Amino acid sequence: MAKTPEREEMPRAYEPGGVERKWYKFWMDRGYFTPRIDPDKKPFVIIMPPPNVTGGLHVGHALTAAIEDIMTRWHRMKGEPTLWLPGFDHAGIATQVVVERQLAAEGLDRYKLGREKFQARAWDWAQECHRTIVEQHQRLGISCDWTRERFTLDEGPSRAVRTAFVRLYEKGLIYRGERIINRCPRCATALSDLEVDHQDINGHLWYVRYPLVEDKAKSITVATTRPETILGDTAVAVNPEDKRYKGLVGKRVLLPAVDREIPIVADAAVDPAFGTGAVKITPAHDPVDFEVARRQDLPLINIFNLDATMNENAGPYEGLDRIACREAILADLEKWGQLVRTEPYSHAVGHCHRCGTIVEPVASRQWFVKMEPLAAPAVRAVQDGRIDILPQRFTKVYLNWMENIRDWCISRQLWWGHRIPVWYCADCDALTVAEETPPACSGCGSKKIEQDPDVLDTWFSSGLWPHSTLGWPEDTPDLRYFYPTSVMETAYDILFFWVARMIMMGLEDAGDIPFRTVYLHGLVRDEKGEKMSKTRGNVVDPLDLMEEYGTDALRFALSTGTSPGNDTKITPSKLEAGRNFANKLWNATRFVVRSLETGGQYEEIGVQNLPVENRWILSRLNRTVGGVTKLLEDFQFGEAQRQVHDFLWGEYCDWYIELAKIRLQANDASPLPVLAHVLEVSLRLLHPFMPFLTEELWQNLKRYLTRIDTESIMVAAYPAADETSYDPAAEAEIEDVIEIIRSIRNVRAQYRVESGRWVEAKIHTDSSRLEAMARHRGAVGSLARANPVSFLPGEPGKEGGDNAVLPLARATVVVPLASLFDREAERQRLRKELEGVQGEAARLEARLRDDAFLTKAPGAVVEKERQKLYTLNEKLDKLKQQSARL
RNA sequence: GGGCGGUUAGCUCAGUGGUUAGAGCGCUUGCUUCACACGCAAGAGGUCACAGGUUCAAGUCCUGUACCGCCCA
Repeated sequence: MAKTPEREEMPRAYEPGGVERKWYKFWMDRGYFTPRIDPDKKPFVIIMPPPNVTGGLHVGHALTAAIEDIMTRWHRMKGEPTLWLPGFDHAGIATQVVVERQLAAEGLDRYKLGREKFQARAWDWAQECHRTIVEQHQRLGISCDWTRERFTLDEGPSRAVRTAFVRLYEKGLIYRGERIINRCPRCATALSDLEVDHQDINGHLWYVRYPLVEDKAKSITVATTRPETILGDTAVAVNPEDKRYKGLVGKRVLLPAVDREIPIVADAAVDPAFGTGAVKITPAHDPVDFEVARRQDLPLINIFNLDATMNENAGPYEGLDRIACREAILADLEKWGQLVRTEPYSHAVGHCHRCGTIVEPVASRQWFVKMEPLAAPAVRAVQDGRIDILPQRFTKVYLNWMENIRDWCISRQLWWGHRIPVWYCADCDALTVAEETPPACSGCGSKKIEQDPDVLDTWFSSGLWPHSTLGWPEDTPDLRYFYPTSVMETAYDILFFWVARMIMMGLEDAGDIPFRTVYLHGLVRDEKGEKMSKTRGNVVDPLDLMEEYGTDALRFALSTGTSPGNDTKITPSKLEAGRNFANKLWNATRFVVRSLETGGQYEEIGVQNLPVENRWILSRLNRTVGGVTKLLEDFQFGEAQRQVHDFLWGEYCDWYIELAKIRLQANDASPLPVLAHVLEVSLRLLHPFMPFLTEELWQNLKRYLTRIDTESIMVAAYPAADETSYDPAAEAEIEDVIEIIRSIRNVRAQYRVESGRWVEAKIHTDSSRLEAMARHRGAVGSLARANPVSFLPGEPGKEGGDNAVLPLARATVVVPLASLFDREAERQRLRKELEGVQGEAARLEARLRDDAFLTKAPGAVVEKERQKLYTLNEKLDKLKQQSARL
């Protein structure tokens, strides 16, 4: 006969798949993720760092999601209106790189496609990624409010971008100017300083002689790591204090290859210790040289096309790629005798953050944000404690960056992103900067205006995210209620990209800090400790891991026992530990539920006359609740999880359930309320960390707990520590019992007592404790398999050598050896084993005396045999000791 | 060049001045004990990188050194 669903027995092992889908749908259907605005309550708010639509999520995102879900679920269970707002980032340059790679695979490029069709392709891709990411996030069980989901290119956030731009422009904090920027030749766009990764490259320092115009026999030698930029030199500079070159300042030299005359100038920026102390000045391609040129009033000569091939200013080298040009010019200099010497030289070279191509510093006309006025309030917000950065050490990193901030290049020559809201006029020089497309030039009224073709740096829109997602620039109920948000949680590697800019822009636009706390977690690395990246090919899809181990196991593995801001590795063994823990809890619950089924009715836990083990576990439970709560308040999620784990496994399962079994088997139902209560509270304690498992188990348990009328654990109250349950006396007493049981088990193992055999135990303890201890006769007997067990006052007397005497903290246990084994049988067993070992040792010794073996066998084999003999001899010693004891 | 972090069991890592420094995995031994072999029980395994200092007390605080990693320039 088929069983009804609710009476179906729990399977022997936890099967996560179906459970997870069932409960996620349940939570969604009930609308638990959407907060109710309650003006009387302070909300808890996290704005999710939006994943890029460049592909699926990796395990790093899974960690982010897990930590944010822990906080969100915890605060929700505490009864706070809780908003976790999910989103997606168009990730201009990164997405464009991905789509361009797809095009390349089809033999296309974006120019062949044109701007509109390219954008359509990018939209298609973004939507596909969006689907994947939503599915991944939902499988992760995260409780974010999907009704408030935002995409950076949505109308709202886009409008916020335009508004912010116009306001900053009107305040003079956004300007257009010619500066040295980093250009990625592959992406064909300008980059900000942050988007350039510096890597040390083992290159060379080339010493090149520039002859003096007035006397070709004389010359000055400069050292350079980039000989191809000679073509763009407009001066040679020396330090004004450098006596070696005093007489040369003001004279002119002849530039090799292009035969241009350039001056020798004196500038304090030159380091006399570098190379020869004389340096070439290439103002269009080096930030330091750019500044020198400004001071010295030198011209700029740009020698590169946009794709980093040489332009018409490179003379004979026009059309060559920058690498080929370097080879050619070095060969020519060598030929002309102007290459004085070459030395190896290690120096940092900038690479594109997104595609890895070596970037080219180049003077270029771009849009910039003037940062100092924005940084000052952002520095103050952290210094005066309105914003906390955790772990605290990152405060210094933040302040150091903020205090040395440089203007931010925000224009990108990309086709995917927020178009710069600036229109240029064909008939006059006026710029029209407006939130909406203007009908005519603001200067002359001409209709011949055209919008700037560039888009804004993606991170410009990211900086607005905490307020733009809530409706800014509109004064919405969401913005009023949820801003400033509570926590910005993200990985430390985007402290500057994200957090710093959000603080600046939030203060500027919304007039208040964007969040009270910044919590930075570490990076997830692979088994070898390497950063995961698509180019390394070591990215792991969290879906695969969830499929194999279960979502809760993945979440457990990612964060348990980790500490804030430190990197973690994800390994199969950690995932297994998570899965095993889930299964352990599953089975503990299975045991409790089964006991409840047969245990009949019971009411509330009686406060009076609770057996000591009940008082013990309640005390331990409440201490755990207290500890975990404190840790959560301190953002110590890894340690909090570890403590819940240790309590449930090491105390509740290992000891309380085992102790309870003794009474249950004697048809005493008294432990049932406590078994159920402690488990129920623990499940709520664990819920933010392992949401699916705890919901499933809690629902199973709930059927037997009549007092619970909440329909889901995720909206049940988070446990609060009841300090009146703390019971040091009960804790001490049970600790003593555990110690006694362990000592007997230990002696059993030492003497290799068969597991079925009963041993005798005499427990000596202070007479004041004797009566209490004697009540645990059943526990000691059952859990240590001891019988008879007697309790005696005081210390044991001298009873001869036939006892194992085990001194403990507050007791002494005496186990008569005679009860451990049949003495004659044991003698025979030992004798047999001794003979065997001796025989083998003798064979090995003989072998190791054999010259033929020693000289002809490989060393490793000989070594192995020696090891074997050593081990055998050790074993032999032990056996001899043992038989002597008999 | 400046800054930050790390160095703790074979491996991966916790450890927020206070008993005898912990966990997971691995290893050894014994258990198909009626919740769980994704388990139970017992065990071995540590110069807390090194050198000084502060303290009644230091893995923990201070100074320095070495090595590894990261960030900024």
